[in-house]
Amino acid sequence: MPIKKKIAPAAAKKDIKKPADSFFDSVYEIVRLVPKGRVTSYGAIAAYLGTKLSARMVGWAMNAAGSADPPVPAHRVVNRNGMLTGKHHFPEPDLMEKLLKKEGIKVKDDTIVGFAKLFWDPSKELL
DNA sequence: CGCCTGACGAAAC
DNA sequence: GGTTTCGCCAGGC
Repeated sequence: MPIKKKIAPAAAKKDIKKPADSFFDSVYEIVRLVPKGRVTSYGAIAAYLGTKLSARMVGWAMNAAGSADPPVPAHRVVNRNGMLTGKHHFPEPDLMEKLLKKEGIKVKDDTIVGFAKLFWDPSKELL
């Protein structure tokens, strides 16, 4: 490995839209594949992508999800505890549980009720 | 080019 | 058993 890869070319881009070719896009796809009324965890997505060692990166990707097109249902992604940790990042803190409740998911105290039941594992269900 | 941050997770104390 | 800290990787400034 010749030292670092230096600055990225960033020239041969693809089309316009979707400037992120990184695993960010992969994360978006996974989240979009989550069935309605189901939820998944950052760790599950991370494990599917191979970055299980850093579930943080998944949450990071979601940060850009707000700019992703089509919009990613980030409200279906919660932490391993089933807690809506990312609700504070939504345009409206109540929007997240609001959407979840609308899909039939019960949210109590910022935590998904029956999370274990509603848990959707990409590497398992998406097999 | 380098340091800091960050929507988690698991180990340590 | 609860709380705290470290570790992970990648992006932003």
